[in-house]
Amino acid sequence: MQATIPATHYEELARRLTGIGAVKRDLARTLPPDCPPGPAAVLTVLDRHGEMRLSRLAELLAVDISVTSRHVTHVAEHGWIARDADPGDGRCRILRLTPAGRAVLGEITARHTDALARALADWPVEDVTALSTLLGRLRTSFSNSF
Amino acid sequence: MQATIPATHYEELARRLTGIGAVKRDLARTLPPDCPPGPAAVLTVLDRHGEMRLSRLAELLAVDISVTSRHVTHVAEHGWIARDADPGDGRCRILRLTPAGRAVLGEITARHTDALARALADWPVEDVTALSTLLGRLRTSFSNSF
DNA sequence: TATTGTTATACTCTATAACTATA
DNA sequence: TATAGTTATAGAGTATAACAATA
Repeated sequence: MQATIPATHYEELARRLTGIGAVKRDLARTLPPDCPPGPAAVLTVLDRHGEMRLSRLAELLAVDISVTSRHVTHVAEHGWIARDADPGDGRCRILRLTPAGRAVLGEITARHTDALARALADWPVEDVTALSTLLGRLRTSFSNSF
Repeated sequence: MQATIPATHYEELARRLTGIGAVKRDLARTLPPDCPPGPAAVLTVLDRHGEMRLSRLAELLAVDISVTSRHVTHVAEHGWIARDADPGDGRCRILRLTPAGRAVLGEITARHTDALARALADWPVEDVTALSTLLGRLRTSFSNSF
């Protein structure tokens, strides 16, 4: 049991989350022109979690399956993922990163890392990791309440 | 002088920032249908920083002035802001929240607060404030490096 | 001539709904 | 009949470029 948190703290957090849009736009501008944010997120999740079906991918991305379908089409047309038949279910295909996909993702990751390293050059490592941890928990807490 | 921060920490942070999109979408869904996120941000900034010209607003929002212009038109057409002539410069108008605008913003803030309070019900207050602080610093660090 | 702001255009993200194919 | 995925459509965010009005 804990004391009630003042509403002002939540208002402040909501404002800060809105402001983070600017950071996300800056990071998005570092992406290669043929890999916008949606497709880039597809590559990231497949790299982190391994091969999977479309429905699972949409769930991890927390966007509608129709949106995920278009982003997957994009990365498949660029040869960055393979869509193998699912032996157990003819309706599904198994999505898997190709070497080319891994290469593009490496380039994307490098650009993101460069941008963050430049922007956060004067941050102590503890603050970087603390922010990562708290953002991870925020995402989890929201997934469980919506 | 500090030790170099491993690139993996930045990669992790970039992934977490991408994931926060899901949280922002959830919060956006709580907005009233006649006040989408862009216009809502306009109201928030005018409430926080007081009356200002369009160019200043666009700067604070960190979006192009053309985008801000459309969002301002939206909130003005709903009567949520007034656009008074700038006595010193005929090209500009001074943007200012109206009582109706303050009322809408109050409703928006309440919905955001409710959503966050529900999602973060089990968070200690220190973590909520720490996340706010770090997000604020992240925004500042980016503004200064892009 | 330079600056402030508006508008047209284009691209991306997202969700809903209708549809196809398979279970 | 139910489920996985695709596609059409619509609404929102954003940036670039062309433009109008004023400094």
